[in-house]
Amino acid sequence: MDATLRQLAAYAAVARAASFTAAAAQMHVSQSSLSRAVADLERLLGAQLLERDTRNVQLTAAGVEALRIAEQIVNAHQAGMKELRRFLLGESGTVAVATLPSVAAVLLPRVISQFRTQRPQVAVRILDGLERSVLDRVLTGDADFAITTVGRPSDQLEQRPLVHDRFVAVLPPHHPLTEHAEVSWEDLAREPFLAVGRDSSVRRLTDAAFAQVDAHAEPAAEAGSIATVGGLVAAGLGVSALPALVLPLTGTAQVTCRPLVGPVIDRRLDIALRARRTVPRAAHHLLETLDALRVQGHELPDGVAWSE
Amino acid sequence: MDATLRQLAAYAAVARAASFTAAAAQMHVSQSSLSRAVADLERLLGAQLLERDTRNVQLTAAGVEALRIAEQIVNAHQAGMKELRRFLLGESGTVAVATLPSVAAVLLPRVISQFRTQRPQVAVRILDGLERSVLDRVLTGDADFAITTVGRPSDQLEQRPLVHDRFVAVLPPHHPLTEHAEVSWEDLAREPFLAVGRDSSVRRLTDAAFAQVDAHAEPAAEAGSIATVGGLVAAGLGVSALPALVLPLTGTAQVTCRPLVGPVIDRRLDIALRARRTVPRAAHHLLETLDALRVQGHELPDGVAWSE
DNA sequence: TCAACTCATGCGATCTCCGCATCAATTGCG
DNA sequence: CGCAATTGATGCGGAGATCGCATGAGTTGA
Repeated sequence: MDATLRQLAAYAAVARAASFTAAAAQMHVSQSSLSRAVADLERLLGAQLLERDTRNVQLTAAGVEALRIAEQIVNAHQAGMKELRRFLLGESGTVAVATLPSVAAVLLPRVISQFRTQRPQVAVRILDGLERSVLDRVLTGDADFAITTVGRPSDQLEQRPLVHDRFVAVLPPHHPLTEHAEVSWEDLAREPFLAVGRDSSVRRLTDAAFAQVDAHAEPAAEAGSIATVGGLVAAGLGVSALPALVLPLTGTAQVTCRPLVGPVIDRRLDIALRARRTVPRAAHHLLETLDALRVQGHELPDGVAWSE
Repeated sequence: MDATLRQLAAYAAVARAASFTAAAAQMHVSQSSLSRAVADLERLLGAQLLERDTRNVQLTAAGVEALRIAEQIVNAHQAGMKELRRFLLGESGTVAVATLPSVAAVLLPRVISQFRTQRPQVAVRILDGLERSVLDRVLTGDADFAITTVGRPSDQLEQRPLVHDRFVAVLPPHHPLTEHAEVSWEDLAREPFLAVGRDSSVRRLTDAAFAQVDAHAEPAAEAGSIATVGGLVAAGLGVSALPALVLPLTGTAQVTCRPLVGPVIDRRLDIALRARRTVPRAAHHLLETLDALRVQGHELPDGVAWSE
């Protein structure tokens, strides 16, 4: 019913070369093969495309139209295959990374800028959200992988440690505790505590830390965003504890930080992948870029360190 | 190296249906055939496109991209074949008709308007020129056929009589000859004669007619276009003889016409085709329309008659 | 626990397509 | 004027692709 790609390509080559023999040489096939292919195509279409005598080959009106269309089809095929191959090699397409807002704002930019210099044709999409939705994005396949705090181990996910992110005490500029070189969780427990929202992974960890030193965990106030917490601290309403990585998000608020010990709380940020899945090539390349930075020991903010 | 159309179509069907069995039913092939086709495609690309467990088939990231591209390629192929078939059936494309300006202006419009109501998708190109160039257009293939005066018989051309076009005397409004019901070439020879240009087919015939009655053939003046000759006659500079078909081209000039006898000169307008060539379908349809008008005896101007 | 349904695969038959050799026709050179 | 060279078409045999049938392996749901 429909013409074969081979027939169309053969016809196009013959029509362009105006010669079966020359086209056969270009295509590295026998002349007889092309002769048959074109004859078959003509029979299929029920129309003569080429006017041949033993010396010249020339196109009929139908042949001109057929050449135009055959080239169109063959080009669409070749271009499509090329595009697909580029995609499979990870040289085009999109990588979607799901991650926490802090990682998105602080850690990712330097990774992406490095990645883009190597693969400018690959777009990067950042899907930022809270811990729960981040993992959902990976499980549903919306994201190629996630960078997030580790939840409970799941056989749906494969997790690779990426960085450790230490909690620091966040204090108003002239607060008495700023006199100490280090601050303990017990010290903080004696002050009004400003917490982040209940959905945040940070909140889960601060609650756990206070529980560990048998201190009350009731916050004096809580806010959804890090920036708000920073503002509250700067205004002297109380103190807080935040992972070092998110400190840039406190923005322009004037706060003072001190190492936080007894115990030292290290939040682990992992790369989370769907288990038993091959990672798309482009995403794999982004992971490689990330790993290269880790191996090279690329500089990180105080309190943040590469894993392993 | 490249994927087969069949593989791409098979993959697209399976990916769209998210089921090998369902896709096989739609395509009226066995399930095993599709299973192999997709597996072959995946092996060729070196990437997994579908994630199958025994219950569900779902697309990988590569699969999503492959589906988009496969559909693109398959659609391009199908659309192209459809377009080509339409062309070959004469339902699209262009018909090029080479013809004399008089035919182009007077005879063709009614033919084309009839033709376009039946095949609105087919464009008509009119290549008007003098007798010589008209035939060249056909011989080079620029035009599908010509409507023109018959030159010397050539084995390159096939000619079919179309209409007979009788010469009439063209006189100033109050010229003495307008008193006669008929005018003869000898009558005209006694008046100053206004001729068309030497390249025109009309000129060849008027010269021949005067020679036939042993009259001088030296024109008082000559002009390239019919409209100019009409103007000269209207201004009383002399008389002329023109085929009935071209009279509309004298435009608004006030002239009087009389039948021209002794001898009656009938210019034959033929359809000229390249010999031993199949006419493109769309052109064939236009010829059929023309023939239908002839058979129906479609009305023509006085002095013009269908052949046969 | 088992029937039912999924996709994968071994196998044999068929079909397509390729290349080699050759033919018929025309051209161009001697 | 005639022969060598070149062109596209075609008969033929073989290699490879592809198909459907039957069946296998694995999972689901009653």
